[in-house]
Amino acid sequence: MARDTRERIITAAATLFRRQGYTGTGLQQIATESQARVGSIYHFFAGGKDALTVEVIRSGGAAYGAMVGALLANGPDDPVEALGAMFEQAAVDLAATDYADACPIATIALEVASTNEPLRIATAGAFEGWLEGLTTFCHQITDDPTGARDLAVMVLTALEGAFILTRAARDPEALRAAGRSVVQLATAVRARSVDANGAS
Amino acid sequence: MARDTRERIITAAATLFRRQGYTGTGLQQIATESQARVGSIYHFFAGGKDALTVEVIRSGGAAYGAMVGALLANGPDDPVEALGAMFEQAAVDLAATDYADACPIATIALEVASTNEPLRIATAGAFEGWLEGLTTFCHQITDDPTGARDLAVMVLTALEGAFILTRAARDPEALRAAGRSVVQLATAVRARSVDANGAS
DNA sequence: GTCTATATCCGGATAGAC
DNA sequence: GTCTATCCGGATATAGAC
Repeated sequence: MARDTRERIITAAATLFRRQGYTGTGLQQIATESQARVGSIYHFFAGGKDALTVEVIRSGGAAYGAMVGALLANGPDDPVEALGAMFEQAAVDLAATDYADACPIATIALEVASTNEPLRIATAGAFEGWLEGLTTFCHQITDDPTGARDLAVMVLTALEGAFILTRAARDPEALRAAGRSVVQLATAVRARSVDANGAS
Repeated sequence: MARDTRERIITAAATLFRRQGYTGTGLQQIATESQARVGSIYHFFAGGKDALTVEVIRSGGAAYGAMVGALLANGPDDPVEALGAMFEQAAVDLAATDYADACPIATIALEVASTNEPLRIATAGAFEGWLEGLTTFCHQITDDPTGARDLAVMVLTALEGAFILTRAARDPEALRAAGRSVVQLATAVRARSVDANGAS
């Protein structure tokens, strides 16, 4: 049960942070939602709310990165189409969760960027991990290392930005439009790469 | 002085919300920062914190939209280059403000999207206003109405997403990379449009 | 319009019994 | 490991003197 309680606390905190943000969520609420006591949170996370939040960012970041990686790996064979499918899946998922479950750390990242250095560093680490995974994937589209990284940055920034607009408007159209543009850009990047290497 | 106090309250609230978020900022702090009393906030905003926040979103959204519009209008004559210059300017500005002053309403938008319907609607209105302005601008790049709107969505989502990554990493590289990709995409969109209308 | 005082509640954090 | 009780500060909001 010990391990379970710790996991339940992390899961509850992750869900609440995603929907209400970091400052908007109290330890009391996390305890209630995870069927634990506030004392238990301090038992497992001696550093208090910040220590718990670092763990939420770390584990949530890893889980989300793995989920996106699996989605791209199991999607269409054509990597450009796989990117488009990912945006479509995000649009479907977000609408299905009443526009609540978008990026697990974006809200926290903006809240703490200028106010809490340890948490800011944790969010930066999660984003960098995702970028590395996406960059590897984008190497299937272009051989140019800088081009692959730039494309990966564009995929992630477009996704994060579209999450904001989609949640605000409660309309997945921004996510779909961003997906269309990413596909168009990736197509252009690939054409350029093929061109540079000589057409096949 | 009456009018001044109200303005000072809105300005202070906007600055604090941008750096600490909505739930992370208290009325006491807003009062201190604006050299007013908490009672004065309730005098001017009978609806309390939410009424003040709606006004912050409304006026801040209009001001930011006007600023971006002026930046694009006074930038390079080539509209595609103007978009690239806008991202570069954003990178410079963000670094100059210690990575604090990015989008005035993005943090609020994510915090309230699932928890406060009146504020969520206010943020959606601000984003939609910006999108309309950007779409008009993008008509200089493509005649296709859907294409112009899609490009506008991409510009805004890439900008918002890059703000998140840039603030988290305290490194403007994400904004620069997003700018490069937006320029590349806009170039491809324009080529397509020219192609459809017959090359000049 | 401005300012003080205060009501009520919730925040994070801690001590110690069990 | 779990649970209760509690400290202390800060949150939003209100009442009323000036």
